[in-house]
Amino acid sequence: MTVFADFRSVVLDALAQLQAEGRVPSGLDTAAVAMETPRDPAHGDLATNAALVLARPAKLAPRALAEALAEKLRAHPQVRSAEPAGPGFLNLRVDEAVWRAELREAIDLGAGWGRSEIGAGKSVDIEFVSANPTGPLHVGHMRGAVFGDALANLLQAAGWEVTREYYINDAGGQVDTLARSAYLRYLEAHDRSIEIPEGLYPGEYLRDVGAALRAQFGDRFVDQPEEAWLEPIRDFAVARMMDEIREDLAALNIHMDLYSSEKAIAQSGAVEQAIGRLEEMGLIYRGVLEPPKGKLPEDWEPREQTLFRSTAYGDDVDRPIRKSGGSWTYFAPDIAYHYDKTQRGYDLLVDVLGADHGGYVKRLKAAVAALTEGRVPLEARLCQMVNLFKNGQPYKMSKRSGNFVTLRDVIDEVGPDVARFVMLMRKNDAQLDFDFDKALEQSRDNPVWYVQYAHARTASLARQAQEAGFLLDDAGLATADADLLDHPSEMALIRKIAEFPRHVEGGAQAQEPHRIAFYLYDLAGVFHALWSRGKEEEELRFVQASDPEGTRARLALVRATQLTLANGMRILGVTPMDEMR
RNA sequence: GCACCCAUAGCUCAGCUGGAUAGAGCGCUGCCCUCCGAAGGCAGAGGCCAGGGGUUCGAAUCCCUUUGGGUGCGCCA
Repeated sequence: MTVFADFRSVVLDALAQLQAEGRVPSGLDTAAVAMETPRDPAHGDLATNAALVLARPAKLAPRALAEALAEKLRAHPQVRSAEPAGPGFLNLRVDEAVWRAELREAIDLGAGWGRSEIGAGKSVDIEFVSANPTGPLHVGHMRGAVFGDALANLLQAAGWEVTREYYINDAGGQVDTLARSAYLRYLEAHDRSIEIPEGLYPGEYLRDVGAALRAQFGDRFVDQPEEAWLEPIRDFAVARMMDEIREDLAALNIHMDLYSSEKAIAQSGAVEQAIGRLEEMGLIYRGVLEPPKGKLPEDWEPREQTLFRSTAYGDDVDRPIRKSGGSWTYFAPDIAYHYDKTQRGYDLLVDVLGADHGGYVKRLKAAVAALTEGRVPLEARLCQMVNLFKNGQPYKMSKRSGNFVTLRDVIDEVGPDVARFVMLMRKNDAQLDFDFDKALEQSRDNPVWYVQYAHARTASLARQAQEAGFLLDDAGLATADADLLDHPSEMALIRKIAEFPRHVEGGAQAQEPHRIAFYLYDLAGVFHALWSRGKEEEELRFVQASDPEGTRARLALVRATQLTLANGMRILGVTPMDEMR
């Protein structure tokens, strides 16, 4: 329970009293009643819109309802003042002890501080990265990887049961292309001179694969027809690429719970089964699509094909599921794969996709809606492009060129923590500029650094206090007399800490991990401000030998700050540091 | 032509799912270290929330529309 939730229910109790007295009609929907922090602290600690949202259904004037509520609220022992304001807001000032109690709460809960149960144990499957196993991960993948993992952490912190899943596209034409490209490198490893034709992957990273192929197969496939080597080489190369991808993810501290294989799904007959179901529903038919308006592809001609009637579920056009040769398009196994996910009993499916797959979302949702009759919600979270900058110059990437900036390049340069934090300082649906120079800068302009620095300062204070002879176990700190913390700067920090659980809930509900990053930046700012004040105002210095009781209280505040920073960073997947180096 | 995303201070971006006088950092202006907590802190200036309509007690936020950018658009995955 947060302070906000507590006082929201206090307001609802007051409402119930008014209803019992017949002053307010009963049966009002209170879902829209919110308790929030007023933007202007002069307005109080808490503000509710209760009177504004209830006035109309209650057929009362907002101000009058607010006044009636205020009258009841004033009787509450922890409410110091309750004043209607503006169009019908109700501003509350509560006993400062209410806020200070949150410090003890934080220290008692430790790593569990900030956790919420709004997820109520519901299960969610988050599919992310799912890059083709044809090469190392690049920066675009990195954003999806970081976002997906942080979202998973966030939902976990909010009480969801989370599965992290990676879908391996190990069945389509691209892995054949990979095999052919790897075969050339295999020949190269046998000292043949090779030329990489247009359409194959030129990347240097395949040299290692060629050497490994030689070590594995000797010269068995040299001068052999494609039928002889395509499959074994493909399987080998895909496995190699997936190992590399797993390593890339591990370097970012990401560990999937589940890797699902397109090939395995295709071989299990699940595709026929899923499409068969759609067929029974009358959603599969032979037909000719309208050409797109505007500029036509040069070789456009009307063509009859096998289509899924996705327009019946909100898509813009029906989608082909078979190629003219009779084999499935990419979409068909993907339908089967998503059908499989819906049958595993999750309460929610989330797909984290790159913006270039935006056009794919409607048909996926259509397929899932059709197959489950709308029972399993699928949400797509799109991550927009990442633009890299270095020395003020844009840094371009393009996967097939064989000359692209890999995830590993970035991590080698800035480390996983910085990379993750920067990726999470922007909401997922806005484009992101990643500036190497700024990421490594040591100033307030670099949020990563600023937040880490705040955490390091809390650790440094702990060390200092210990040297001065203070005991720092959490059990002891939790009993410190928090009432000694009465300076406005201290109260500001306490209030900021108390907000943390609220941001976890809000962020989880909106599926927006970046909110945690911004909250931490804010929290760090309030903490740094207090620290600096200690320079001018002696009584604000955390460790004061002449004031052991006050020092204990301040150390409790520092500890709560540290826990909040650390727990928040853990949601983002960033390691809290005890020292800056 | 259509779909999805974006547009907020000079710059980079938040804005708690519709609330009060729209916030932060950088940059700019002015303060704060002869010694202990200045890789920082305090204060100030800076806005027609891209334009126009609508919804309502109330809009940066929701709907329509125009403009400008990004991503896609029948057998690539």
